[in-house]
Amino acid sequence: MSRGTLSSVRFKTLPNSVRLDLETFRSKKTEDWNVDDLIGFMIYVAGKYRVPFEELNVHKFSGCAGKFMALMSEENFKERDPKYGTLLFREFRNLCSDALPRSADDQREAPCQSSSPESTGTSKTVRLSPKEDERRSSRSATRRSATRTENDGSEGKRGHHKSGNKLWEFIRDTLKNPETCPSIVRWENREEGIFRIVESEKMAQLWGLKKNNSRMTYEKLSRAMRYYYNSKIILPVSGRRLVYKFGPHAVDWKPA
DNA sequence: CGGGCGTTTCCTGGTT
DNA sequence: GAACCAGGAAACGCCC
Repeated sequence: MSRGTLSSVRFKTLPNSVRLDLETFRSKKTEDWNVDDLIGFMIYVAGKYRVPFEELNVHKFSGCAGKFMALMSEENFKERDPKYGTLLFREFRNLCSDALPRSADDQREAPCQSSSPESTGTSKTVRLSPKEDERRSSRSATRRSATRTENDGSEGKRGHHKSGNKLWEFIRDTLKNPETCPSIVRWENREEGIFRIVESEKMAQLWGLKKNNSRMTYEKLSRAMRYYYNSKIILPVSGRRLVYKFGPHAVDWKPA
């Protein structure tokens, strides 16, 4: 009923005189959302709850469209918008009811073949934030201002190592998290610290999520992992693809 | 400002 | 041919 303010408007005209369709997000799978769909969604939420659109930290989500966003937890939303993160998270999850795991063994990803998470800048996709897209030369001001939130207890399930932001720590944490453990990474031999990355690209997206970098790929993540060989924090396992093990210099991964 | 660490990005080449 | 694995190089962001 009465959808006041913004939601009654179908299009929004941006400063640069670009017209943005605010309704397309409704007809697409959330995984296929581009930046415009994301904005349309946020405008919708703002209207629904009578919140001034300007109060939503839209810019903090600009690089999260597509599958990237589908991997975000409530905490991830709150990191980007402390005030309305939870609300946005709930509304978002409502829209992807037909997918998304609420726990471990997730599902088979359906037949979507979007080649690239966001910026599948096919045709008429308008850009709201030019920055996030011109990558290369100006990876400039990727505002990473809301990244010091690792003490919100979100990870503190059991044990409370200061869990830094290092890659190997991130991997260790995903092995402890039932949201990711059997499905995206799993133990091959818990006692010896041998684990296997099951969903390589998802693992990479998750890592990118943590580092606020939507361009992360398994190729790049694995390169970073190879740098650990020397320091013996992580080591490769014979000829087993996607299988690694924690080395003598990795801590806090052992059973108990 | 400078240096170092921990990646990130790119790339060539080899393997499964 | 796709998806991985190995590393070298160079560029970056951040911290001290």
